[in-house]
Amino acid sequence: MDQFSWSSNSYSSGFLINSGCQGKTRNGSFSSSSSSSLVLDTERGELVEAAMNLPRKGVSAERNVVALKNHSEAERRRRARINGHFDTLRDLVPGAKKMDKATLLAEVIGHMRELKKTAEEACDGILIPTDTDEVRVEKQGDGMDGNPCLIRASLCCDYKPGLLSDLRRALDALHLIIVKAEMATCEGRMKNVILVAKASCKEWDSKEASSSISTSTLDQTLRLLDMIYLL
Amino acid sequence: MDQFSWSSNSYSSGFLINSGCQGKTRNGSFSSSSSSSLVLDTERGELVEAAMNLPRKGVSAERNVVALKNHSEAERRRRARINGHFDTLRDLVPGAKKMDKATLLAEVIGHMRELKKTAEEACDGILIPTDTDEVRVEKQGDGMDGNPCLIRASLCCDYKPGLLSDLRRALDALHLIIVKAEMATCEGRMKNVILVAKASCKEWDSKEASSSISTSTLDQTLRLLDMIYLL
DNA sequence: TCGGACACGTGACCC
DNA sequence: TGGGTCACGTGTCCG
Repeated sequence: MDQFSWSSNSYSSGFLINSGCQGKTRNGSFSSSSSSSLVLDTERGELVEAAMNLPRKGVSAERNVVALKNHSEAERRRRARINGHFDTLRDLVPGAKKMDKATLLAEVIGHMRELKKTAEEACDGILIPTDTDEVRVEKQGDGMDGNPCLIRASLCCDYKPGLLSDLRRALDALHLIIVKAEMATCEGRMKNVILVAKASCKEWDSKEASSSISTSTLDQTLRLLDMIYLL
Repeated sequence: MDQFSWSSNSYSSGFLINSGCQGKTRNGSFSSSSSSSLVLDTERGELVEAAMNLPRKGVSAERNVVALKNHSEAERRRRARINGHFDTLRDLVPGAKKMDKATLLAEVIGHMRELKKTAEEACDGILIPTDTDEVRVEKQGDGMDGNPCLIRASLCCDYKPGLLSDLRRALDALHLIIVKAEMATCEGRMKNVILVAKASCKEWDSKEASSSISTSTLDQTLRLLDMIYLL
């Protein structure tokens, strides 16, 4: 005999709400309810007795119908809201039309990280001449693998005319060439970020590059300039 | 009599699969299947006869059990993937711990737009001294509402020493003050973006501001400088 | 046929 | 208590 028959819960209106969704609790356990259906427990791979949709006694059936209707409609609105945001993300990310939700999110994460990095690099390098004086010198390239040994120096201080030409003279005295320079002034302050390398650095090997010009030498030079022009 | 009883579909194993989810078709219509359950149609607000989970005849029940199990597990993995991305987004966006999925996505969209704008502004203003010469002058503020009438001028050309001091002299002759300046040099090229305003501009009204110094005057000045130093 | 992606309705949970 | 969010399992479509 392979047929099942049973009686369902009764309602005054005679309607049956046949839920079937499994009703697993938020923390993972199954909810215990009082009645009468078989449902697949995917964790155990078995069919188990599961709860039906059980409106409390004393609540009218139509009340439950409208509640259920409101519920599912609210859920539908929620889904629509989320999916709308997914769509706007889809045409915000360059090539992400017709892209999977998961991969779209991954792409968004990548773009966010990238944009955040470049944005703060831009701010760091140029945008804000801060109110606090600052001299910073650090190696950029290591001189290995044929890469030139680059030094990045940033200077933030009050702006004084002639500072830049003096800086250039000082760098010439150190036989350094400016590979790249960025400068910003705002409200009497200036921030200057330069990338310097030894002239004809291609003929060096890495030992010479790292020994003959130390970052501390450049650092002292910049500090001296800084002191002079802050007087 | 308010009880229902019926016989379910039969399987050789004697197992019953009780689906209950409504099974609406992707394009909105309901799928027609062959059997025996009442389900809430939220669009009509009625209870309608709905499909049961119907494995085709001739397919063994355990085969369906494992298929269903695989299905729900795959869906769970998919959800986990998406939610994992949601979590990384949550701690990528500054204050978005414990934030709603929808509002989180909205926040992400806002940050993406913001970051994208600032990133391209940074590139536009400073980062790339392009290979093509360029002179551009445009009004920044409109001089209304007490805001000073600001003019943004950008100049991209070969770098020549002394260009900046000449530029300053030219601006002084026009009685303009540099509110903000950004300059970048790279490989013998330079890009210079300045924001200028009329000295003591606060005493102006908007008509004077817009008439006494036109953007074209500044444009001509910059072009002249450009011509001189490109010689 | 199989698996991935999606929308759906529902139970649990929180305020 | 309602209203809202979330996770779940399922039906459906598609490659």
